[in-house]
Amino acid sequence: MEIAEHEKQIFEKAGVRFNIASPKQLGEVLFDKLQLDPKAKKTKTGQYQTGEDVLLALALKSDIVQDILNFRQLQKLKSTYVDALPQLLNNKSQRVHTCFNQAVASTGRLSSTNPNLQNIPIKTERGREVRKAFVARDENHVIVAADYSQIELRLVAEISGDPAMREAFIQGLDIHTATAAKVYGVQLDDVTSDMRRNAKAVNFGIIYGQSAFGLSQNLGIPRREAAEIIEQYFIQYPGIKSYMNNTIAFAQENGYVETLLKRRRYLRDINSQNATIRGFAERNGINAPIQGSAADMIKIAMIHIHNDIKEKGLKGKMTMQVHDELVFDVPKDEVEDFKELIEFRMKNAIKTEVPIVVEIGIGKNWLEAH
DNA sequence: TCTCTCACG
DNA sequence: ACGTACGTGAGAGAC
Repeated sequence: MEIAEHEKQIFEKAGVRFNIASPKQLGEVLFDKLQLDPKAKKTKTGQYQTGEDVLLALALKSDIVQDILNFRQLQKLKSTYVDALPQLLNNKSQRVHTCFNQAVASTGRLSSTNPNLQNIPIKTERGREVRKAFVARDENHVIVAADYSQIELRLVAEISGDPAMREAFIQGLDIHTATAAKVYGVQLDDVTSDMRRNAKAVNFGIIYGQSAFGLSQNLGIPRREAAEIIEQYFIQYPGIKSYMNNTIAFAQENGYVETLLKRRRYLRDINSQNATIRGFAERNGINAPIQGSAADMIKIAMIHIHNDIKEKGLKGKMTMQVHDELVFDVPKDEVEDFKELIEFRMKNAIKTEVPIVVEIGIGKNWLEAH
């Protein structure tokens, strides 16, 4: 088996047998025995850090690193999904039935347990094989998957009112390309893939309150370059800068922030004397209205879709929610009805000035439906 | 039971 | 001088 092959390679290259799944043992092999990094960082409990980003930085020094990363990826897929999911099949239905928790996440998102169906793999080739296992109930049904496109950035544009970002969405531009053109001061047609990649990282980082340091780490660029990108970003999108300042000021005054539908997140540390602790509260404050408004929107859509299905006497079912996506199991002859009502309800859940875009796919399994 | 790591949005 | 990107859940190891 492939995992065993990587294990064998790792033992040969390390010159010692050990438990690769133990971060403690792995750290000692990499940094004490093999001395791959004399300045290796440790966790607060004194172990060496061996996370993916740390290992990737070591990849040039030893080819053991790639084996470890492959071993980790395959082990994760096997233990968390391939071995675990069949155990959770319900006897009667022969299906997995997740539990959606409505009062866990502090932003208003749902969470999912037993099993968690909100973290089914999609990013890697091997992971996508797992997603293929989620199939329609029979040959007469299909999976319908409906995704909000760039929902959090659209809500940043909506909530902040930033003219340039709103305009980009109104014109139907690719937001990362549009951002790259602005930040680098070039025409849309002259945006390179590197420029777009950097702009995409900034767009996401902004939603989380990322610093120049964080962006430089993420992109592997000098901190000064990251700082310049962020500076240009706020010059081009001044409304986003003021959203961030205004939101923090509101939180300092009121002790909470709120979403479009007035869901509150309280921030007890927003006025802390400790800059690190205060920083966490500030980033929570910037992010919560965005993430939480997206959660409000999809929840409203879910209620309307549920009512529509009932009123129209449709047989298809809404089966899953994954933060910006809804998944349905639908009889083939109801597909057109479903597509129409899903798109309408998702687009119009909350009245916005920024256009909301929904992408709908169909397939015999969840992967195909994307 | 806690820590580390990693799967997703 | 300091730490440095938000929200989750689960498996494995260590204690």
